[in-house]
Amino acid sequence: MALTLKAMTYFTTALRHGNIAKAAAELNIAASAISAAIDQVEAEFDLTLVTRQRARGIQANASGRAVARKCIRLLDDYQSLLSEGGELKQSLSGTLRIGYYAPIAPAFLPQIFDAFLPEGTNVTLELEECDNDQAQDGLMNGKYDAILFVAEDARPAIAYDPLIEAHPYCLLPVAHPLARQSVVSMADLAQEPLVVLNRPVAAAYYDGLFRTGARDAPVAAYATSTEMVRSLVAAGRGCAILNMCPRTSETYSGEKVVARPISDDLAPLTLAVGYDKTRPRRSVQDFVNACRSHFAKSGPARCVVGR
Amino acid sequence: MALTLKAMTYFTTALRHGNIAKAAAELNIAASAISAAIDQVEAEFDLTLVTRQRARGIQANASGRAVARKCIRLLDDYQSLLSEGGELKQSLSGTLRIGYYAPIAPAFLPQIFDAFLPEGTNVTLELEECDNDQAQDGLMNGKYDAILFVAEDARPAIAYDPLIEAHPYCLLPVAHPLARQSVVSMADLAQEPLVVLNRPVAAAYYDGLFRTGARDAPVAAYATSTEMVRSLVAAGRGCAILNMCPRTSETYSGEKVVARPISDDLAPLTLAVGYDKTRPRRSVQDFVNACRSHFAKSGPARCVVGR
DNA sequence: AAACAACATCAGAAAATCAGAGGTATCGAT
DNA sequence: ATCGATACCTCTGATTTTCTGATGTTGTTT
Repeated sequence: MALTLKAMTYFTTALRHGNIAKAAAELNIAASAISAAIDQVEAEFDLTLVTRQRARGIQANASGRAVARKCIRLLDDYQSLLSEGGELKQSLSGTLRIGYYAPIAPAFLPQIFDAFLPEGTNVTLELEECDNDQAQDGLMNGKYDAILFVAEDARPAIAYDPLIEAHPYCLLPVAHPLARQSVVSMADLAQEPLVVLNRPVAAAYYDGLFRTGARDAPVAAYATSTEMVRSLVAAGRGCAILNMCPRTSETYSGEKVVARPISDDLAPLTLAVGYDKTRPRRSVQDFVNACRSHFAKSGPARCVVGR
Repeated sequence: MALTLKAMTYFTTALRHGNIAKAAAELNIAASAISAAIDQVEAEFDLTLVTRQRARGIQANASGRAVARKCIRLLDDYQSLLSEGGELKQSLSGTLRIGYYAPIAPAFLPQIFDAFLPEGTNVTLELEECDNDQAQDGLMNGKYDAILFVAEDARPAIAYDPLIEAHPYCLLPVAHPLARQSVVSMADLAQEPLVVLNRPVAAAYYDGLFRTGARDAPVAAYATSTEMVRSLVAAGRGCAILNMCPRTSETYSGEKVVARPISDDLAPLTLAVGYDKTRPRRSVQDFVNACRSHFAKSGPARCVVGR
């Protein structure tokens, strides 16, 4: 690897000028460095490529010109490698891979994408629903560019921006008596059968919520998907406590549910976006920014139920 | 130019192994060098390309794999540049450009080419007739790979191998009285009209030859080509003194000439092959060798007239 | 002959590279 | 839970490479 890109650059520049001194001036280095580079190239091929005529500059012979052509080609390829690499960082094109532990992400993610992906950008989205740990694994090993996850369960190595604190709320069938209240309390719920979202982080969280308040009624159902929880609630199976909520009150089953804030001071869950903060690709950074500004606004698009 | 070929090599090797230590072993360098190279590549693109998981090696993310692909491509191109360069030196293919100041070169060059160019080699010959100075210029500035020229007029910078000493001989019409002698002397020629080859080096040389011996007869003709001299001689215009001679006694005019050695001790001209001795391409070296062995043999193929 | 232009060479300085030691995180087995 | 193996990171000093600037040489031009 004696023939470095630098040597090739010097070599081709010198040939282009036909003059070592001029090349040195252009490259802002000493002429001797150019001369040495030419020596290197010749040594590498063990060929005389250039005739050096004192007081008349240098001139490449046929072999020299052939080598120079190839070198120029390689340097061009190198430049395009660099700029393509730059585009990897700069451009919005490419693939944006997002893992999310946020079952109601469909409620807001499309809107976020709309905000930072103008029409015509050819970004391919890869969206993968997963649990909090998988998301963090995926972020660390490069599977995901960014993750939406619950910050309370964040590992120290994960860099993230909090997006929103989602306080738990109560999901009720429309016909439920509590639905007539604008706010419900944990005490209100003590008698209610519950439909519990049984997902890694969520299960422990809900468990924590109820450890304080006494529970009389049994758990009516465990479900591993948010929509199942919602549909069970809509069908009157019980109430549920959730943190984020879609923008529709209608469930897959066609029936409706009602969301009511909880008056008790319960620990919220923080939705956060995790990503590589040290060197984010532009599209990743844009996505993060879009997430932040999305949740910075108030309104139903934030998918939380305020007290 | 922070991203060197070396760094790319280390980077791609590390990714291929998914393991810095293994890559270091393969490349016979310290692991820290690999790690530094990866840092360099990432810094160059200002992107995280690799996730380093202690005790589990390294893993490229999508960007890393993309960059690696491009790097591998570039390194391949680099390798082929090197090997093509090697072929420039090694192979017999390519172009062999020869300038010659030897008007009778057609008498022997084809035979020389036969000797070192086996059938099927795709060497393109570029043969250019020129004068001694042009030949040397062309050799120095890379226009010619090798030159056939007169060594007496060689510049110090030109490296050459003498091929043959060509003593002057006398060219006579077949019907000329002197043609009956097996040898002629300068004195014999003093009375004869001369046909003089009027070419840069030759003119001075012949001038020198006659400065010593007295000349009575005028110069019958000056001609700038050997064949014209021969034809003029054949036509009886006069005699000529030349150094090398073709293998035919017939001239373009269809008439014949006779060559006779000169008994006087006159300075010969040395036919030499000039070339770049420091780094000859293989085909050039082969050509030179073929020239030497051609003129090392005795016989009419040497194109001289012996006493 | 003198002035000028341009490459060659060399020594020392600056920079890059590398090896090796020591440290730390992770995983798996005990 | 602890220990050992693995594998990456960081730091330091040595080595190698590269560069500069001065000086020398050569060839051209006036």
